[in-house]
Amino acid sequence: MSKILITSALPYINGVKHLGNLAGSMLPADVYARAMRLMGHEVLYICATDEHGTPAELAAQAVDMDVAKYCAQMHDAQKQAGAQFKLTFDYFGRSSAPSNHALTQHFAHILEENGLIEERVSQQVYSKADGRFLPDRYVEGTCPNCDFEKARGDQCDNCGKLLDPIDLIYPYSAVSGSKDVEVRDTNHLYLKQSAMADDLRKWVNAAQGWPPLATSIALKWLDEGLRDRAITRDLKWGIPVTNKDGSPRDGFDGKVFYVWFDAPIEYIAATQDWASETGGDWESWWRTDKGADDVQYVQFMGKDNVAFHALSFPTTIIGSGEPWKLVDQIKAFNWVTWYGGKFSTSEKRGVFMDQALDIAPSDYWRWHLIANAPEGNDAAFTWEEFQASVNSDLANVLGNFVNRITKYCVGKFDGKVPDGGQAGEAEAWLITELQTRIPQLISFYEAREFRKAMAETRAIWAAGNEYLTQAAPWTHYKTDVDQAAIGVRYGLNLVTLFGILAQPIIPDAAEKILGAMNIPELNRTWNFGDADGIASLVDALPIGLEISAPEVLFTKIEDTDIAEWSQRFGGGES
RNA sequence: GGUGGGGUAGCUCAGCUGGUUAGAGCGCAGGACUCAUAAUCCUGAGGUCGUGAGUUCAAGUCUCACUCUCACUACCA
Repeated sequence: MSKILITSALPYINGVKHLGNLAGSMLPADVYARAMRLMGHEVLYICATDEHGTPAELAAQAVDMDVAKYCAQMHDAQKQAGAQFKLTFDYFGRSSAPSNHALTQHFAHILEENGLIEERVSQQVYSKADGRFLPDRYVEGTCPNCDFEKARGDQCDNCGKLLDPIDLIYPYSAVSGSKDVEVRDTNHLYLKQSAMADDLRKWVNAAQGWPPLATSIALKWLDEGLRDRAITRDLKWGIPVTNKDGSPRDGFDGKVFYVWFDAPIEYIAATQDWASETGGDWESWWRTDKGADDVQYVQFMGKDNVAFHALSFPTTIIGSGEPWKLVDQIKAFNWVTWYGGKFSTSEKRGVFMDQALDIAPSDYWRWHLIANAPEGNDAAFTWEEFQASVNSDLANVLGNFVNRITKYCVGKFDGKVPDGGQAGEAEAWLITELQTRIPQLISFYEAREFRKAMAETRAIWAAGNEYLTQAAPWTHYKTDVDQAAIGVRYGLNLVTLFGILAQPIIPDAAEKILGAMNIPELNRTWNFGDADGIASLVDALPIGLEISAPEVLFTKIEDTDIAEWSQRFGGGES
């Protein structure tokens, strides 16, 4: 047994997340956390909302709300959406929490003492009408390259050229439309990532168990030459910049820390909050001098977050010179794409977590999204694929298997696990199948290879159907009830095994299956043991145990549903 | 523009350090079975692995060029 710390990239506060966010960090992290718990590891799964920054302020402003209230409301909405998707966070915190304020200040002070933070002056566009500095992409104007009139300050959407907002012709504020904008000097704190580049490169090169995506992005940034990064912004909403005694820092009035500085620190702060709520020991997860040296720390995130987790946050951690736990494995995902493009909150493209649950249960989404996780590539979401996953994998292969054998047992064997029968070829085949597939399944989970783990899970379910075809208890029943009994008994044991294996992925269905089979909690873990242990799984249920046939586990998705959803969500348009 | 991915059966994707007839699921065709959610099981058809050249006894796998596509490009997060 080992200690496994799991964090999922913090979902940003400005709205309920879409399925791409779910599929690319929170869901796989949850599946992994659940599987590791079942294997007997001590798991702590931490997540939180990322609440600071310009988009939060503007989103609150758009609905005429105080930003703190807006964030509190959205935090609750996201927490609820997570709970409805059965995400088993041990703690779901907030980056605006007092603990994170304190810890962020701590890191800033110690990094400055260590010479890794310095003040520099840069130029930024200020909008008088809005009374605020504008991040580059909130300045629009005419592109100096192609004359496109709505070019963003960071990049022109028309010609694709990278821009500096200062170069825009006729610049205006994208927030208010005001043309009363000017360039002003502004001082900021910079994190000297460049000073850490050699250490980071050594660390990245030595990293084990990262997908190529994570390593290649990290090395790309290092190869291009790691630049120092501003870690403060001209904003009101955020963690203010203070001196060590808590007094305001000179010249940093109206400035706060950049979200990407404080958000990863929230992983630690949320653990502190978890500890104070539960009586847990946060230091044993984060301080290598207090027991965290044997923690395995895995971070889940989309590819856009890799640079921050593989370079910036480690700069904070290593640069502090304090014994903080550094991430061991970064599991990075590509995007789920939506009919050729990205899911987009602003353009309302795609399906959002709350809407998804209006049209299908969480199990359906969990299975489809994890079985088609964007691991190696961007993964295309289509309604047809979703329908096929649910109908074929869940309803036909798993659901129907559970249904056919439990109903048969109820009908012919009084709903009790029957005794009798001789194990033969079919049983031997089944055992061999499980002896090769279950260890493979475990190793896919341990390696966080989710698509492969799901394919293996499906193959195990299919093996159940194949076994029943070979054993054909309904044929034997006519001449030899005992021989029918063994097929039914093994089938029921398989139902139980399938339920146990399904727990991390489709927890609701797993619960229904294991409940119908009357399996106590204690017997639902993943302690399969060696080959003999696996062989014993097929005949583990006590003879005479009463079982019931669960209600239909998965309702099929009809073509008419697909047509309706495509219409409603705009998918399937060409 | 620069950098990094990717382009493999109708669809969604596997193919590790180059090595016999390129794989899976879905879909499709045929057959079997009848316990079951018209479910399941078996068999089969389908690919000159983006294009062109090169290295090699041997290339989906390595090199170069080209092409298409996605992402990143540091003040969106």
